[in-house]
Amino acid sequence: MSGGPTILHADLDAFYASVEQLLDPALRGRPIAVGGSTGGGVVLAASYEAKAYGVQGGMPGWRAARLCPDLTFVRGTFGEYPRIADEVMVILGDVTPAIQRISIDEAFLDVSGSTHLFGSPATIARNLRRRVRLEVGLPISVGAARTKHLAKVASQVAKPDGLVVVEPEDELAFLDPLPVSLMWGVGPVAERRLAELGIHTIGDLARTPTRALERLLGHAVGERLSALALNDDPRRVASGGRARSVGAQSALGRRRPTPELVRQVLSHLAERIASRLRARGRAGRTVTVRVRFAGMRSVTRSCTLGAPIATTLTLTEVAEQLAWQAMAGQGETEISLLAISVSNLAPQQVIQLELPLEPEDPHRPGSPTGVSRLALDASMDAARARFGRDAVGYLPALVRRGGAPDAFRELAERDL
DNA sequence: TCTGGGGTCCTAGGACCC
DNA sequence: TCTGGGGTCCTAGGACCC
Repeated sequence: MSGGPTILHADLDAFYASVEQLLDPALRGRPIAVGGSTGGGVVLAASYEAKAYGVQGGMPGWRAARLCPDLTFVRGTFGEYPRIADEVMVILGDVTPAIQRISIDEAFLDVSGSTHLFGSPATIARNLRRRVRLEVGLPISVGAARTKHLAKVASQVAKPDGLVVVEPEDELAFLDPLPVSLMWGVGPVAERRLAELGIHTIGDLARTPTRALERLLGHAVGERLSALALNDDPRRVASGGRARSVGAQSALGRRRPTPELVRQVLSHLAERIASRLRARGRAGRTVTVRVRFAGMRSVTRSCTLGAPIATTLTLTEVAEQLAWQAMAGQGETEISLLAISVSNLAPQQVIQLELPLEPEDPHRPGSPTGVSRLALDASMDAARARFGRDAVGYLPALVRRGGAPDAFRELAERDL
């Protein structure tokens, strides 16, 4: 660990909303929400002008509209977000190759090897902020500190459009008065449990015995929060790490789970997941299906197969069985969401001998199985690559459209 | 008046093995 | 008489992050 504040955390402010204000000057200085509407849907991002009214991401549109009557809902130009975020990342990458992007709009940088070329970390941070503002047109906040956790907390404190540098001798004093909710890993549940013990600030947390936190929040969370509050964070800036799961979900409103609906939705999800797996040269052994009922209660069922799969039809069939298992005996008549996730990932063999669930499906003689399924998928992948996403597909998958805008789905599933 | 979509990690219990 | 101990894998649920 180096001595100075050489870790930067750079975080674009209210990214989607800022892009919309950049693209449409009429929206600048005004409270806007990307996604959602007065009638429904959820707000994906709120401008700072809207946040001042309490509007937040994840909030139902009708509630946001009630909090802020002047709120302007914007549909969202999702196709632009990756391109603009990538431009910012290129600027950040100009000062160091040691960059770890952790989402579309934020990254850690280790600038310890860059100071002889570009000046102190504070100077580097100021220049990066200036360049992003001038060349891209967006506000970006930066935190600079000795560790990742401190840098991340500092960038949160710096928002909006600010820079906070934490010198090593100021670290504990910096953390002490901050609310626990600023810590990575403290969500609504942990915050509430901590508050019940009178723990509100990171300083309170640091003064609480580790064992007490472990009893309250579980071993892993308690131990980690205790370490972070005491400013012990050994994590390094490291790019990489392959995904451990690939999934997709679809909200349905309230629907009766007919066999047709379940098959349609699951085959659509399976097609999206399987094609992404194949594009990455991966396959997975564990399939998990989640069913959410009308009252938001959800149930999952999973199974681990003998061999990894990456074919659309096999995944659809496994998912269908799991979905009916999940719904059996639950006493529910309506569902509001179906989700599939594939984990236990492994590299996909060049020639994958994927066996169907049964040698032949007796109910659908002639249905493609095994190697022929993979060949079918491969030809569809190729057609999609040439003619676009909707050019070809399994029939049930083609039927199901709607829900979130497709551009938003594509944004969410993009590899960083 | 009713909540999107993509992920990661942890926990607890049970099966199973040596 | 009353049943070890450790490790691994699997499943279901849940908290959390962007």
